[in-house]
Amino acid sequence: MARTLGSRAEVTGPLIRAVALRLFARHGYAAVSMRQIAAEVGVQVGTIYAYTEDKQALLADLLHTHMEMILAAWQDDPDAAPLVRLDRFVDFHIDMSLDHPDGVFLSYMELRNLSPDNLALITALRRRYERGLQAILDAGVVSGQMRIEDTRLTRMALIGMLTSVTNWYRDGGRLDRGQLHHYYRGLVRGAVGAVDR
Amino acid sequence: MARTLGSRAEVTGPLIRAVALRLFARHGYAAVSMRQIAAEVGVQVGTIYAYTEDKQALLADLLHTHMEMILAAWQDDPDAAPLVRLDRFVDFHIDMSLDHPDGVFLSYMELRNLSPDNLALITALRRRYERGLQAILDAGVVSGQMRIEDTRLTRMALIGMLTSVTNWYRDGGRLDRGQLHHYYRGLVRGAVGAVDR
DNA sequence: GTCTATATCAAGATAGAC
DNA sequence: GTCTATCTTGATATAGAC
Repeated sequence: MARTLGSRAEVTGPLIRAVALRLFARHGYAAVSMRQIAAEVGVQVGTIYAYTEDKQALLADLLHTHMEMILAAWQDDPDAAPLVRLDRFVDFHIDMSLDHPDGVFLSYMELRNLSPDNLALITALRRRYERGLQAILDAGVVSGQMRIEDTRLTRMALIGMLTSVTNWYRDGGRLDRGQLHHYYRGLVRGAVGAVDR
Repeated sequence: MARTLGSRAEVTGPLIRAVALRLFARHGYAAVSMRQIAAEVGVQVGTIYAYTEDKQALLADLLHTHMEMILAAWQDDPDAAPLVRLDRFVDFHIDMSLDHPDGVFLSYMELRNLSPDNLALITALRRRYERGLQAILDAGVVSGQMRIEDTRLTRMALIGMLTSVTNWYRDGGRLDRGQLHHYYRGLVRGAVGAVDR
């Protein structure tokens, strides 16, 4: 397990991040040691420090990469009908959460272990993403397709509902992704008082 | 801070649990040391071990107490109309989550640090609570007051939505508890396709 | 780029005095 | 019931050889 691989910078760096992401998500940042990460990567402890300044920088890097990935992947179409945009957001957020459960988990659980600077950075990225949903809700209210009393509260409630899918859904189970999208679209449309159904 | 208090078993025991609950929730189980707990309680480390077998038993005890508290507090009325029962569940779950944020947080985050035996115990208690919501949803479908395609999925989605209120709501902010209940009742009624509104 | 060796520190837990 | 002292283990991080 801890065998020497020789010199392979192009594989060791990404591997360290992949292993750290999985271990941090599974056991918690504080519970994972640098030795554990090194062992799973197949190098010695000292080697890790050639790729990251310290344990905290490693965590910050993982969260930053995760948020940038999400922001790059989400593409809204402001010209489409609000309810259509909402359906697309539902599908996107569910798929993103299920395809990157470790990153999603870290984003919610390990913010407290970030330095103030890093926390501000990650929080800003998250706000930008969530504002995307709120823009859709605001548009829906304006167009009359949605009946929402408070779009801020609704935005947060919906994010919570959608993200929690990671707590129970497993690929290969009772429902496939298509059914999952279908049911959640219905729940969300109901919650926002969708008019045209 | 670490001053000696003398012999006061009746205050030290509960105090240890209160301090541990707060610290575990704030920094994570693995990140909190027994010395830290002792310091905040105002005793020396050794003293802690007069009240708990080890650190793990302390965590299990906290989670167990939390779940029993919830189960004792929730009183459903099977004879009431399903939508009325649902409104009451919404209010209850929100208030319980906001009144006991540390316990709620631990219940979601630190299950992974429980031994298999303790995990099974806590999970069973949680299921019992969540089944209470599902019974209401099933009754609503039967009575025709709710239009739900999948009550299991809906149950989990609603729990996720309601619990996430702890992520953003603070007493004394823009909304009071009454408004909070009102808005969430509306979101939930919409999600379950409530008929009589 | 990676290893070995090590400095430094703090953790969980226990024994025995008061 | 609590404290002091200590055992044992394992943590982060660094230095220097290859």
